[in-house]
Amino acid sequence: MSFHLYDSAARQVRAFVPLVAGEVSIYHCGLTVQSAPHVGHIRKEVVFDVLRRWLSHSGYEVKVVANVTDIDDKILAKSAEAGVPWFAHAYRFERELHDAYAALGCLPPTYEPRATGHITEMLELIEILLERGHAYVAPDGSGDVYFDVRSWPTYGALSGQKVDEMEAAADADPRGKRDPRDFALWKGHKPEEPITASWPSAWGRGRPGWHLECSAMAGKYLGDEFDIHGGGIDLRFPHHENELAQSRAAGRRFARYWMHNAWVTAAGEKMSKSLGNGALVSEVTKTYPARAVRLYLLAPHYRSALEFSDTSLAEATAQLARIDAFLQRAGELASPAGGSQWSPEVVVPAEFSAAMDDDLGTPGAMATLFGAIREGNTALDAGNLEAASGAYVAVRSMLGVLGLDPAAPEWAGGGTADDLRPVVDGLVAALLDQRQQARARKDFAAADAMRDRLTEVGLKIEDTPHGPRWSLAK
RNA sequence: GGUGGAGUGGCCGAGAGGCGAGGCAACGGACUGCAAAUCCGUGUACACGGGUUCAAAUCCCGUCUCCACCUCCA
Repeated sequence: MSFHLYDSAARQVRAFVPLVAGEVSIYHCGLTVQSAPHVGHIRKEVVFDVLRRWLSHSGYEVKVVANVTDIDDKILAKSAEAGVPWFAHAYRFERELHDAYAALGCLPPTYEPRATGHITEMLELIEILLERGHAYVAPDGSGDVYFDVRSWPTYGALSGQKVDEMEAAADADPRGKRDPRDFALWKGHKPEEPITASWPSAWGRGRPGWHLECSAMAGKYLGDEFDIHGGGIDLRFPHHENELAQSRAAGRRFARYWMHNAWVTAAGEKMSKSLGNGALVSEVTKTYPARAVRLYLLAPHYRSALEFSDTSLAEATAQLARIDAFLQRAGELASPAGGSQWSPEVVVPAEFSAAMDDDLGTPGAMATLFGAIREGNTALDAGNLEAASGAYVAVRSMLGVLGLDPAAPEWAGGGTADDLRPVVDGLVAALLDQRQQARARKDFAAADAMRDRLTEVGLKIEDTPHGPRWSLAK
């Protein structure tokens, strides 16, 4: 089976056939850098990171473009509130976003263009739309340029809506619009906005409309046609609808597949900044291991809503402990034979592939992962090191695809911790030696007391047939 | 008003006509000096009411509840 993907535009799972054999081009809408990312935001990042890893593992040359929207109404409003330049505000949160992506093991995109660096491309796109009669300059002298939705017959196709049935934004400021549903391609500069947030154009100073940015940047880096365009389901309308309309109206073929992930809910409602129910990534990763957060985000299918709760995060942490316990146990016993053979390129189990090929079925993939762990543990119990090595290799390759392999560079700890590791190793080994001596002379009271003491400081001590083993309790 | 999604065992979450995904939790057993880890076993789940079918969580009709989008939103 080859890769199949649910295409939001076609509303069905379609066999994935790339534009160019062996290559995949993906554009997903990055975030507007206006505030700190919460768990809902990061879900999109993790989902597209796994998509990219899977396609890569499947042998495709993958190119990923994710933009940074560093100019928009909210950035201007919030920076004005905070009394800092808009670009300082944008840059601050761009850094925070990058930290969050990295914290959850997301590989950086191939290109990550900023909106403000592509004004020229946007102006060119507007010119084309004006020439073709799909855009017009507002007659009210505002300097705004709008896309004329009535001029584009298939407007609404992506989200399954008809222009006449849409709720006409009655309360929206009509400004110079011909139809309330027309959207801004270019926003004329307003006196109360900083002049640095405007650029010269044939219609006076101004700044780009939000939807235009993605069309211009996707076109520049991926060409007139590319494979997958993605984002959160809430971007389907109006953002992606508008992108599609303006790109097609400008004569570009644009995306071949549309992929949208569902949201994260809190108490049944969508997690969002405006509702104030967002759990910040930076906060959550203080309480739970980052890999557990990632595991939690990948456990359900990407098109299913995911409920955020401490119980779920705690469960993911327990699942992760099971995975890591196997990795440690198998690594100690079976890895000398099989460990060196492991590489990210190694083939994953067919069942895993089938699940991933079926619209990125991470739930089925996880089930396969846990099945392999059970088999591996059984093999270890039976002393069958060959089978255990096989399971070990399979588990690590699956974890690699999911971005959860603890040995991968993206999970490498900070330098300080690494430096201390051998020291701690030595100290604990010395203590465990003493405890072994106590056990040998059947002084279990003393042995247990030592174990309790080590447990208190956060170490987990386990006695195995091959001697004691320790790990950090968390 | 338009469009789309959801209701599954103690919990999280798959599946989408016929053998109960997987995990977490719980209980019993094996192993262990005791633990831990691990393995084995234990669950009469599919919002409600009808219908189709040899067979329905899955298809059809109706009902209820919840959520999302149509305005910035991953």
